Amino acid sequence: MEEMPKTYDPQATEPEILKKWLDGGYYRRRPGVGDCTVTIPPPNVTGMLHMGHALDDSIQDAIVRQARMAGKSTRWILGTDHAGIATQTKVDKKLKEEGKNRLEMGREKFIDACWDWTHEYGGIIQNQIRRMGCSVDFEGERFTMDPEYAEAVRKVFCDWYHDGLIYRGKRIVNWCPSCTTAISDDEAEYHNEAGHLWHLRYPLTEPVNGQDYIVVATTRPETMLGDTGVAVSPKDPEKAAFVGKTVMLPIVNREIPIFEDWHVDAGFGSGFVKVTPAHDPNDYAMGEAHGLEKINIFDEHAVVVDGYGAFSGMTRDECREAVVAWFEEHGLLDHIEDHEHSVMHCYRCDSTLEPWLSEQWFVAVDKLKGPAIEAVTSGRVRFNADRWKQSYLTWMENLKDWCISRQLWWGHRIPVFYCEDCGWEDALMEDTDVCPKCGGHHVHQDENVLDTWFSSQLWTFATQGWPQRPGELEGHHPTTALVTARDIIALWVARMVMSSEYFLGEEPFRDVVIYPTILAKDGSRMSKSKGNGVDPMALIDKYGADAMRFNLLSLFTNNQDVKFDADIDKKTHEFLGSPRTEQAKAFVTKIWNASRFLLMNMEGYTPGAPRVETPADAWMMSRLAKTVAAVTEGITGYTFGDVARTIQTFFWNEVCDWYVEVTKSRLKDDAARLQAQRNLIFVLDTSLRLMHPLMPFVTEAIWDAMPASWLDVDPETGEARRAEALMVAAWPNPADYAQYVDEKGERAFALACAVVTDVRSTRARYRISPKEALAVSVRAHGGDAAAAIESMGAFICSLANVSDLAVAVEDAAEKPAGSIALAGPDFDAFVVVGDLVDFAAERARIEKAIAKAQKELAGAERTLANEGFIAKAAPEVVAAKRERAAELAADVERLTAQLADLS
RNA sequence: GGGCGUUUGGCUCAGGGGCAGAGCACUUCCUUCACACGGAAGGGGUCGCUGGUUCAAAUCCAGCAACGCCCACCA
Repeated sequence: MEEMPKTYDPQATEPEILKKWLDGGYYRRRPGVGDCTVTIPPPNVTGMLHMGHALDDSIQDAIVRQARMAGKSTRWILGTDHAGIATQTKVDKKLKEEGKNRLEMGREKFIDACWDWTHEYGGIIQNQIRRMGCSVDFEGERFTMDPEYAEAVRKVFCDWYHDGLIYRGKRIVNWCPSCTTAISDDEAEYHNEAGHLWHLRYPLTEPVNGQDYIVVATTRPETMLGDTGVAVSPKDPEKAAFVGKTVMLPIVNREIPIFEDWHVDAGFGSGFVKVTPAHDPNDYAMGEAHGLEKINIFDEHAVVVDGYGAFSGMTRDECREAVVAWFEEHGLLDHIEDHEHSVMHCYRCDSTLEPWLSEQWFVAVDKLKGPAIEAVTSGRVRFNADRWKQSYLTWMENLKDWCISRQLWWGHRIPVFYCEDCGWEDALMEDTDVCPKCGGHHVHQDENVLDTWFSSQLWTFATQGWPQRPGELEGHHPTTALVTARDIIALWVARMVMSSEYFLGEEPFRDVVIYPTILAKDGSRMSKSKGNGVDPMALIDKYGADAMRFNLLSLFTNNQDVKFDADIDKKTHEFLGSPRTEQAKAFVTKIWNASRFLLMNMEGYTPGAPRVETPADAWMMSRLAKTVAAVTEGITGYTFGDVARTIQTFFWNEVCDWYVEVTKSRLKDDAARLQAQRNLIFVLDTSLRLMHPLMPFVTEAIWDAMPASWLDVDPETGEARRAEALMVAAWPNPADYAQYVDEKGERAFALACAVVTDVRSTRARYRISPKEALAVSVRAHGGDAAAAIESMGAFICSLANVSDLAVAVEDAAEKPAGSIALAGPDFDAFVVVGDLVDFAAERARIEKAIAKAQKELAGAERTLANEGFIAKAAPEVVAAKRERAAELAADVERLTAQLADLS
């Protein structure tokens, strides 16, 4: 046996363990009974992992490691997402720093630059995941732009196109006139800006109630050139008279109708809204509803198109000034007020975005949403909290057709080909430059690429050989669990369900595990711009991967947000420390040290089964059995916060603080030593297995330090059957441990602990040095308690080793001279303190205890006197209350006697 | 505007109709041969507010307040 170093050094040990795992091939997809397949939500290749990923991956690794140990066939698939717009933006930025420009380079070279980027950052992400200890199959790494994946994406597009689920249509997009591309809603940046609300007069074609004009309020007067209607609120009685009338639009002299629409807020502006369907999303919706013409007044550079006289050729800003000037000149400018409103800007060049009508591709969701709703309502797909199910269903029910085209270069190009000669158009699995209809050579492919979510919706099956090798999915789809953040339930989770139901006729995963969002210490969202984010690698550097993982998992409660307590230097944004991760590291150290102690005391050890020989063993084995059950249930039920707490309390407070301490004396006793060693090793071994999925490194390192011949010994042959690594060792089966559950044994031990604690308390109260021995005798109150105390005698004496008690446990009929009495549950303990007794202090203590007991007793008696309680409360609750009241009454009596004794 | 969440000791948070909990911090004691990243003993809370349901409410319901997150919108 190698000597374990005195302190555990994660920085030195973790790489060694990692090497062992990787060399051993343990990460590979493993055969087994039952299945656990998890696909890692693909991080964007745009940079480093953040805290959300670190939590996400810690959860998945815990799930996968437990399943692997439990003998299931595990497959954890790693991959990254090309993240169209996000990556393109990053690459654009990088090129700009190099003095280059996408438009000058051309599409092909730009895509090459994106691939370079992908390879560089994909590698970084892979290394980070490896460092966290995640046992993914690194050899099967996937990328959403791999050739096979691309084929899957193309097939989905073509199938939906031919099945009539994909169509082309006009839609308002956020158009950047300077980059000449559409920007998705998600990537547009909103800024609040001080602007104006211009109140313009539109002349009525015939007077209404003596009025010959109405006033519309607008923040964008230049768009009035494209107005095709005026809307009022249906809830605005004052405007009812105007509905159905028309106004003559100034400048362009177009007669446009006044109508009612729910979009209009009667209380805002003038109550009349000018409607420009081609240049505003709401106006577009109103235009659709009321059959209005959509007039595009801007070209792709946001310059006014021909046909508007002097206004044609003006930019948006010039046009705005000119329009306002025109209205003023003609006496139609009613008034101007200041108005702050939010304006969308291009994330790249910061230009003001123009809502612009353009041709886009859509997925019709009507046929897809039904099965996707059913998958969740039927329970085939489960969420780990009902509220996420609700938000999924709400989103699904309000789902509108999905715009899947993006005016980008980096991504899956839409596989639709057009013939310029004969007008043929089709979606094809193979590129073509010849028209299959007319044989012409003027064929071109659609310039748009697909929304990133269009490709990631296939993640659970396109990563597993679909459509090329359908057999590969066998037994691994539906996947076991999808672990992800709640903000992509709609964007990703829902779409995965839709596509999987459509193409495979089954759900993509059985469980959706939504974990809390990790916020900064002050409760705000971590973001790059605020510089309040924490790099998980900085945490690993400082505390080790196990500490980071354990702390993150302990934060996984059923709350929707959690604050991460990291201190960050406000100026340099440098990571300074995280107290909770530090505590987690202390726990890792504790595990190491306890194990080290046990291994130092194993001289003469030979393998053998555990056996309950002492009350402490009975208690420990019972606690162990319950912990095995709780941890197994917790990991498979995804309640990781509970699991972390259960494990820490068990190992630290029960194993270390009591069991190991109590067992020390048996290690010194030749007759008892071997069985004590066997029991300790059994408890340690089981504990290591239970803790492994959460803290893989330290547990594996300790396992490594234990000789192979110690564990998993075949009772028949005496041969060791130990697995070569803890990560592939057998998971403790709760059924095998159930035999050790012993409620009576647990109560008996708790009783003995109470005696010990009372004695220690006395020592502290009288400031009796630990060096000074104390004589203690105990009087049990009959029955079980007497038996417990009697059997506990040796145990309590054994504590003399650690707490210098000279204990005589006997049926003390008389209170020993010079002693003080301690009342515990079912016993009196007498501690001989001689002339150290401070009568005043002792009296005060007992009086306080009496007061407390009496207060609770009074409450209990009040409850018992309540007829309603007796009649309606559950019988066992009533019985428990009666018992408690009796106990309290006895306590009061005993304490009162003690008080009398003192005087 | 809609949805969701949170409010429990100084701090961070569990719990979830029947005795108010943990860790950290704090106080006292202990460097005894696993661990001071440790051990032992303590102090500290009207469970956000107001009502309701119930024999019984920190817990369930309603309303309110504060904080936060998500989604939508801002003519």
